[in-house]
Amino acid sequence: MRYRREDVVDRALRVLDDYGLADLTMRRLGTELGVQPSALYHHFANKQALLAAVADELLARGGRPVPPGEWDDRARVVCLSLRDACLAWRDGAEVVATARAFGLGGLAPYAALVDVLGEGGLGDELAGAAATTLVHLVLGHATDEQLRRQAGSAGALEADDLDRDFTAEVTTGVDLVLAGLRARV
Amino acid sequence: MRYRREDVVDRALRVLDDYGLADLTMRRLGTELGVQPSALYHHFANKQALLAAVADELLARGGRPVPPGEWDDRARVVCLSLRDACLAWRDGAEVVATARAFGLGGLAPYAALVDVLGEGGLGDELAGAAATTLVHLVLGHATDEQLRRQAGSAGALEADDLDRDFTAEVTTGVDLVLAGLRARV
DNA sequence: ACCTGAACACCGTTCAAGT
DNA sequence: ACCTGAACACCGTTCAAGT
Repeated sequence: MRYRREDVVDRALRVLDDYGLADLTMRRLGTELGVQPSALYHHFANKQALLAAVADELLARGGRPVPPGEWDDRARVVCLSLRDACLAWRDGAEVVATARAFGLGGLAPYAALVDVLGEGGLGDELAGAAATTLVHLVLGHATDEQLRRQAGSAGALEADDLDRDFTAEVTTGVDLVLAGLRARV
Repeated sequence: MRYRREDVVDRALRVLDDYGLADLTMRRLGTELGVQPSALYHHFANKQALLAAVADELLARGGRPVPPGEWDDRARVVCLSLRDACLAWRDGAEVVATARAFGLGGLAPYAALVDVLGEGGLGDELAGAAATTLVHLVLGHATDEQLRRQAGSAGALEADDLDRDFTAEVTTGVDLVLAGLRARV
């Protein structure tokens, strides 16, 4: 069987969702495709590059249009759709955060936020700082949520930790930042 | 040579600072201590537990007192001292974020923030959401900063990325959240 | 209480060679 | 262009046994 780069990414996304990030190894992905692990290096320079492509694909599939309206409402939609895209895949938030950290992928939501905040009349510097802040808090929160649910289903955590309303909490965080921004416009 | 748990943590912290998180392996730490890797499992159930202890020790050593004053100023000090503690060690932010994610360590800054915000008269729910937000944005930002500096020194990134003033940016983020909170008090 | 020795079941990556 | 086969240099963890 011969594959193209996009076939490999597609399969990686399925392996991610079925087995989790820890089991998304080059060797397992190779096995899943019926191919030697070394064959993957024809399509990607290394595992980081693969993960970056997976992060971008995951975000692209989870993307939804940002409706017209006030800049702060639009920013909130970008944040919550970033969160939804991540939560739609097992360990999605961690994949995006990792790719972002290495500077190789997952940059679209940051760019979208900078745009929206710029439209709102914020200066470049403030828009950049605010976009970074929002991305970090959304990804950090989503990573926590996904890891905690896993730990919970493995019986390692108290029910208390899962009873919190994750959506309400991250929305509160986003709204605090947006309120801070409104005071500066 | 026979070691106690705290000796192992101390040595792990030095390995972390000298070689980075990727090279802080059970095998290397064993070698560094002149001991078989399996000996470490007498002191820690697994690598995650070791990393949690390393995170807590790193935070304890970087701790500084929070001076009296307004609640928002005190919250800012907690945030910036969390950042400083992380930045004082190679890959410090990632270690703390990982330990936190697994719910095994690095929880002190969150608790400190909840306390300070509670003193400020915020309700429990809002204080919790705000503390989570602040911890995520500080750790996310510090992780990015440390990984980017590494990538930069490896010549993989543009100078642009390093020229940004990281301190100013994270301070702006923290201040946006605090401004949002002030409006609710 | 703390450690050894040996094993188990894995990793990412490289590279010459094949089609 | 895409893949094989084999190798290199590693991982975390377990466990019976030693002192």
